[in-house]
Amino acid sequence: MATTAPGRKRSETARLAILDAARELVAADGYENLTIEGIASRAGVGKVTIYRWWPSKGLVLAEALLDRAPVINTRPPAVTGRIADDLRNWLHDWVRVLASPEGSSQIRALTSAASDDQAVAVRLYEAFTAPLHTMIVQRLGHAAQIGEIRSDADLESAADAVVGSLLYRMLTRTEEVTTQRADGLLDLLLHGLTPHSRRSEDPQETADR
Amino acid sequence: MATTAPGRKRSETARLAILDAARELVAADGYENLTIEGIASRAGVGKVTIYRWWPSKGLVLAEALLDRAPVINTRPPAVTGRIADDLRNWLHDWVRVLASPEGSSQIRALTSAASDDQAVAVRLYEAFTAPLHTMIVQRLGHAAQIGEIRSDADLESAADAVVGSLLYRMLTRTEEVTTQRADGLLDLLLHGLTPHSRRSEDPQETADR
Amino acid sequence: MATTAPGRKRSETARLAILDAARELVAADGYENLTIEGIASRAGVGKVTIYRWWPSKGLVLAEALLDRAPVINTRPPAVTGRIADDLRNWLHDWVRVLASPEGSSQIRALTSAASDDQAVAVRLYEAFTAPLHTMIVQRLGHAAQIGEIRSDADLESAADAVVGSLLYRMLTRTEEVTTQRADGLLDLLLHGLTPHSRRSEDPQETADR
Amino acid sequence: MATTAPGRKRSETARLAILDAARELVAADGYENLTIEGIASRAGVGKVTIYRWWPSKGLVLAEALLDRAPVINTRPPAVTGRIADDLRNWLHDWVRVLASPEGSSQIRALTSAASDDQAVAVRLYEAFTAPLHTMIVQRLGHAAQIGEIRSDADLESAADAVVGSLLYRMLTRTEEVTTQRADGLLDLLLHGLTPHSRRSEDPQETADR
DNA sequence: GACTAACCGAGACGGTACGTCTTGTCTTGGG
DNA sequence: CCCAAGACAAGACGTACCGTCTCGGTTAGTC
Repeated sequence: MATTAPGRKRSETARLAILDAARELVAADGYENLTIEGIASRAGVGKVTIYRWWPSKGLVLAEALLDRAPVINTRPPAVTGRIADDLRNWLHDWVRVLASPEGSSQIRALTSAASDDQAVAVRLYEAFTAPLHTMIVQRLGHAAQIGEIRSDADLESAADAVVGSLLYRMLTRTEEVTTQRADGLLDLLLHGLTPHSRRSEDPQETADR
Repeated sequence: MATTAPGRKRSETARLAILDAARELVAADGYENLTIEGIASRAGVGKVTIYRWWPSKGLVLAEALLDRAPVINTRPPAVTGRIADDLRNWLHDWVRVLASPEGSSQIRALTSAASDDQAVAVRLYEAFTAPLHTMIVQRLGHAAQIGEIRSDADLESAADAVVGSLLYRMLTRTEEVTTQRADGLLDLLLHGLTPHSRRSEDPQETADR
Repeated sequence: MATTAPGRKRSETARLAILDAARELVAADGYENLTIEGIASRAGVGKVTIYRWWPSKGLVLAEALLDRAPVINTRPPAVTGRIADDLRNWLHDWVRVLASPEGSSQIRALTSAASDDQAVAVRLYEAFTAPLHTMIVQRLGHAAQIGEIRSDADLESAADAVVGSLLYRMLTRTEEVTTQRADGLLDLLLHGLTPHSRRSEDPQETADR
Repeated sequence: MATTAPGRKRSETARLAILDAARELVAADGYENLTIEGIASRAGVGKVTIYRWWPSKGLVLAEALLDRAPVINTRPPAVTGRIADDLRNWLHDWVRVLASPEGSSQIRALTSAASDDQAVAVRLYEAFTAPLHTMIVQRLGHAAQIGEIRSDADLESAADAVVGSLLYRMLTRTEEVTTQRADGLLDLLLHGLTPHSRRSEDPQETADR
């Protein structure tokens, strides 16, 4: 039993050539000008080999960029000291990525791909947005545990604000993503997250809720 | 001088038929399946009439949706009472739009169009993102003036957070755009925006900046 | 009434370029290596322009060769003297065509095309085989009328024999299509077609029919 | 010495499965739709097994049809009595084959195959056309020996006429092959082949040659 | 009232890319 | 060394749109 599948094995060479070609072409021409024929031709591969293993152009790109792009830094924020310092450092790293040609073009390409292919959207969320979101929530959760920030705040919304303001700005690509903006946002959020014991006499935003 | 140009006038009938066709087709099939031929055919119009008046497919859609879509509500928040109430009401209206099939599909289509056409990106920013952003900044500015919130905060970043977190979430997870989420964000931001006189003993987020 | 069809007219330039390209390519590579892409490319034409006007590759070729190939000589036999001389001259012309590289390759290509496309078979019959057949029948009919050959013979069968033996031989053994062969056939047929008055005492081939 | 070759022996099962599959598929879909992949798949055989033993698709078909098709009757005409009767009976058998769906489709397929593969053309000639031709020449030769027909006629041309008129008509497949036509041809040829002693006063077809 | 300029619909044009099919070769594991 | 399975590079298939270019025909002014 458990007889191995017959036939020739999938070529790892071809697989890597395809992913490399996709990454290079999207960097050069953008997602809108990426074609299966172009990828196949640059990779020295038959089109069928792409169609055999990937259901859509977008998912080729997703695999090419999400699994293998060092520029998309997804390390979590450090836990070296105060929450403000750790998040600021981490955000500055991200701003650097988003402001760089490679980083912005890669994320923009993935977003374009996601917007016309639901499967890419799912992959992008699972491999990029969700981890990013979770890292922030976890770092804030740690701060909450040690009393650095208040423990009853909606950390999910805080992470939304961080992720959304950076990425939506980059996607609409009409204004630069800057460290100043990131610092302003962080300042604001940490004000809102400071332990509320000191602020209980302020009723206006929570009274009627 | 200033002689009026000779020749037949642009057909308003054709213009409206094109915009209607674009809106209907994008609603039915999505931006990725929108074609100039499809629009021309449905509008009963020659392709040249589209190419004559619009430089790209995306800008046809931008005109069809941005200028004529009642569902994309762009009224500013009211100034009827406390900032928390006014913003909450306004945000709830927006959540309704973003969670609706029409609203989300229209904004998603515009974002797709923007992501492969810089001109659409500019139009989308000018006609949608920027006004939205400005409304929030202005309402917060008013609150700051009357001392309802602290006056030294970065209101631009606050507006970024509101716009970005709602829209980025809608783009990636429409089903999770909820009023609870919006309330959580608002709660957090208003905490961060309360007058800081009471919080000056807390150095950590501003000390080294 | 009788409003003319709207839209751009068919391009005669494109039509001729396609037919020329088809003729050149089939001469160079044979019917089996003829492709629509190849024709389009050599003619400097879009594939759709071919698909728009011809239902199949074979019919492009049929039009290219049947309507425009001077090498396929379809003039009828002259009526200058004795039937034997006129048919012999005419057959020698045909042998020249069938033994030439152009003539044989063109007819061979058409026959290949006919064998995988019924519509080509019909065209080939109507434009080539049938006229050929008719010419022979008519020349023999004239001879029968003036008493040069017997009047009760099956001229259709005679024409079949002429056309079939030349063409079938060319299809299978081009190198053996010779004037000697044609002369042998003609000799035989004219023996069979001489007035039968002199032969009535020979019963064997007609007795039991 | 004479050591037997090492390794596994050729599978007769596979060979027969391939030939059967080829025959069935060509009967069902015609030569133009016959593919190596289709044969391999129906025969339950790897494509390589076909490529290993046959140099081309056409030769698979040639082997499948020429060596194993009972419908292609290649028995020589009997020598039971008068040449007219023997040839007429034999021709009627052939007309039956050519008018039948199996016979005509098989010969048509072989001719198609021959027209894009010179090796098939050679095989078809050797195994089909040449034997047919030879049989006719031999039967006529026997009749000439016993004085039934004239001995100085070009029997090769007579055989050409018989083979060519039947097969060319079938190949262009626009008109039926009928026994009447065959009888007409035979009648004509035997007239032309009757001993010329009775006709020596007729100079016109041989005088000037 | 004709002229002229710009509009309009229809639709053919040269192209690019699509996703599929088949070709002939190569690779794998088993007989 | 054979075999079935099946991956591979190549390249043609027929289709969909692209953006451009006629083609008649329709509105407007301006002479």
